[in-house]
Amino acid sequence: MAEPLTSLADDRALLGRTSTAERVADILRDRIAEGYFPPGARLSEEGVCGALGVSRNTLREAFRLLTHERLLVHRLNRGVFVRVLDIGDVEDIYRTRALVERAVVRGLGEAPHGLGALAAAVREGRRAAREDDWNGVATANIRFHRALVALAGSVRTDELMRGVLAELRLAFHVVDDPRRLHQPYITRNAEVLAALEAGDRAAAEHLLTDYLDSSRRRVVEAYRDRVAGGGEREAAAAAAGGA
Amino acid sequence: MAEPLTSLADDRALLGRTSTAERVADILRDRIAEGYFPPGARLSEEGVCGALGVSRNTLREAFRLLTHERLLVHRLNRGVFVRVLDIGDVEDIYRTRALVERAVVRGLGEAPHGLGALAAAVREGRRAAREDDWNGVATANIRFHRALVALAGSVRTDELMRGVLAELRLAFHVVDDPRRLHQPYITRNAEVLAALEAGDRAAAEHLLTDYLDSSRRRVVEAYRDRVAGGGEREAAAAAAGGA
DNA sequence: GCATATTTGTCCGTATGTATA
DNA sequence: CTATACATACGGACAAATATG
Repeated sequence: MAEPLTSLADDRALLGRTSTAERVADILRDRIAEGYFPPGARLSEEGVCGALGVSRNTLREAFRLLTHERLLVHRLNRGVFVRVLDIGDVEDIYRTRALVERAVVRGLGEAPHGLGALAAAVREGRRAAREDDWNGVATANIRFHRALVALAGSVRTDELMRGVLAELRLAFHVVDDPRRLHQPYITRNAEVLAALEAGDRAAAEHLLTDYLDSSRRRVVEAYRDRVAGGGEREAAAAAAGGA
Repeated sequence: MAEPLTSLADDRALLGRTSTAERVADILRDRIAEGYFPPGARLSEEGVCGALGVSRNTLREAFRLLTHERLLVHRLNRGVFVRVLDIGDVEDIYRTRALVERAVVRGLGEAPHGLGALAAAVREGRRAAREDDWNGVATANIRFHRALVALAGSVRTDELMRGVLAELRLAFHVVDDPRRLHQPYITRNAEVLAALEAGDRAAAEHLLTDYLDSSRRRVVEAYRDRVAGGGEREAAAAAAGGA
């Protein structure tokens, strides 16, 4: 559990660029994104702090960072837990995505620059799908939409969507059957890209609208099944967290 | 300097609701918004921590919160400073505002609910203007646009704009002649509101587009004058921060 | 319902590295 | 180049709250 990092202190001594807390936050953020720490899991201060070899004060700063990114929740005197989104969160995320992503497409010029990053994300998604790596497909899909938003050229909008899409990943981990969740959207991304390359912004916006609506419905539906049928540990933690 | 708060420890013991760091962050956020800590000012750990009667670790957590809100900048091994926006930041803020606010108006229904909050902000702006309280006018203008974004009904979008508009306030403090900066937009807000009340979203979006373009130009122009002519302490800090 | 053990919240003191005078 | 000041990170301490038996 602790072996993946050689020595945090060494890295700090060598590079010295970023603070230790930020490095710890990076590690935990990756762990959460890949599902190693699933939604609802509790991150014990002593446990993580011993595994990573940092002091409690440093770890708490890392927790603060991730809490502000909405990836962790902090319950007073209870500790920190990986966030469990409810359906309201999921719908708010898709509301924000529709608002921003459609506005970005609408505001593009005739021949926008930077479409290469979108094409690369599509290729990456296809490659991951061939290897049955549905987590990788999810990553590629998210990268596609981040690249799309980046076309607007606003660092603040980029950061908003980075956070929102990282949150959405939490919802993905709650849902079973990741293939059914992610596979259809590889082709849809390619269609949006093709419309943009053809300079047809109206078509791209229409495709994107349908895309987001379909994706939202699928996630919400899977969420409902999970809560109704499963009653797993995560669902229980979600209920406890909501109270 | 320290007297406005009776006792932070008492509040904590009595309420116990929010953490001490959040309360400290609230205080500092207000100080920055009102211009008590102007852009470029350095917040010494020892100074603030002594004035507020909290420990270094607690204060550092508050600094973390405000740094993530982009109100403070953290220079490694140098300390924290009130952020000094450059012209690129101002333009990015207005780019984000145009993207989001126009998308919100476009996405509204025929007879949107919650226009009362916008009307209240307009009234508040007029009242402040009568009292020559241009800081109050700025607050009212910001409140108007936050209420406008709130019509979209997305907490994530709300939070984005809350942060972006708080940042914009930093730019306002750099600019002299606040009256010239804020007064014209009281009427413009009223015009946008009237268009929305009439159900004319297209007109509202057009007014809003002109509004944001005008406001952006005015802030950027004042910024340029400030850097070229003034050479004040803030400008020097800005130059040092940019390097 | 009660007592115990675990965990968190907060704060202190110190050693180390960095930037500035 | 040296010296000072400051931020970073660590480890430990105690009180308070929670969970467990």
